[in-house]
Amino acid sequence: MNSEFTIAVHCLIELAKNTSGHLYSSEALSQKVHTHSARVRKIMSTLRKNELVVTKEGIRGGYRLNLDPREITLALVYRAIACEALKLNWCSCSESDPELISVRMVMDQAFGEAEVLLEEYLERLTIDSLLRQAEKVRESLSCLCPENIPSDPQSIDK
Amino acid sequence: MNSEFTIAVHCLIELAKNTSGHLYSSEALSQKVHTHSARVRKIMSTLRKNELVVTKEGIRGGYRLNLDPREITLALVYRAIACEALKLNWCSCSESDPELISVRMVMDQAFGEAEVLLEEYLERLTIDSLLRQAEKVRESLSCLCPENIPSDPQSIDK
DNA sequence: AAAACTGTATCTATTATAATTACACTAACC
DNA sequence: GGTTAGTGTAATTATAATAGATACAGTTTT
Repeated sequence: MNSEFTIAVHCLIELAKNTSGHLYSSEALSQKVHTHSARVRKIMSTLRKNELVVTKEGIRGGYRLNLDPREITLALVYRAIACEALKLNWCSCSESDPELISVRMVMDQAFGEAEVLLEEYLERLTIDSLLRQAEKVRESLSCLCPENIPSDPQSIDK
Repeated sequence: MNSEFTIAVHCLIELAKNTSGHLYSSEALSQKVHTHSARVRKIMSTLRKNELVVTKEGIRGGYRLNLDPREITLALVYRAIACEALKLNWCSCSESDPELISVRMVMDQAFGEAEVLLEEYLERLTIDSLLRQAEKVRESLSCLCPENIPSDPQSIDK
C-alpha cells in the first residue's frame, strides 16, 4: 500500500489527539509523521477535498478533523487517497490480443470484487479505534523501555 | 498488485490450455503473455520452487502444470510470488520514535488481518475457473468483433 | 504592511520495475 | 560425442514511480 495512505492515517490520528483548540500546522504534523511539510500539505489538501479535515490558511492556520474520530473509517481514507492496492498491474496494457483481453477482464473483475471486500473490512476500522490501540501498545512499550519519555501533546504550537 | 502476479496467472492459464502433451517453452509463453522470455523463466522458476509447475531443461524442455487446474488457487500463486499487495509502505522506517512505532504496529497488524481475508478470497478462485470465465468472455467478444480469429492452441511448438 | 500560514507546481534524487543481454548448464537427438 | 534447443540465473541498462526539496503565489491575522 502506498505511503500516502499511511501518512494520511497517521496525520488523522495526530489531529484526533489534538484537543488544544488550536489548529495543527503542516510543519508540526510533518515532524510527528517524519516527512516533509509540503508532502503533508498535499495529502491534507486531498483529505480536505474529501471533507475529512478542515483547513485554514493564514496566520494561526492549519488543520483539524471535520468529523468525530469514531466516524472516520479507514475506508473513507482509502477512497480519498485512491490507493487501489489491489489494482492489477498489466505491463502489456496496449495489446489488442483478444485472449489477453479476456484474461485481463476476468481478473480485473475478480480483483475489483476483492477490493470491495477490503473496503468492507476497512469500514470497520476507525481513527478512534486505531488511536486507542496505539495508546495501549505505547503503554506496554514504555514499560519495557522506560527511558522513552512519552510525548507531550501540549507542545504542538510551540 | 505487482505485474509478476498477473504474468504468473496468465502463464498458468496458458499451461492449463495446453493439452498437446508437449511442454510449453518460455519463448512460446512469452509471446502469449506479451513479455520477455527471461522474465517468464524467472517467474516460472519461482512457481516450480513452489511446486505449481514442472520444468524440464534441454531440448524439448519447457513447462507444464504440476496440479490439476482446479487445484491451483490464486492464493497459492499469490503466496508463491509473495505479492504482499496490502503491505503498508512506511517511508520513515528507520525512525525510533515510540509514537510512530506504536501507530505502525497497530496498522501493520490491521493490514496483516486484511491480507488473511484477501487470501481466503483468493482461495476460492482457481486457474480452472478463470480459464472458463475467460473463454466465455472471449466468445462474447468474438460475436461482437468476428474479425478476431480465435487463437490456435496447436501452434505452441511450431 | 508584516508575519505565519496553506496550496500547488516544479525540479531533482532515489528507488522500484521491466527489458535486455549474456552465458553456464542440461537433456535429447543424430 | 557433438550439436541443438531448451532452462536457470546473474548482470546491465532503461524507464517509471516515488519521495524529497524548493519556490512562490495566495490568504488570513495581527
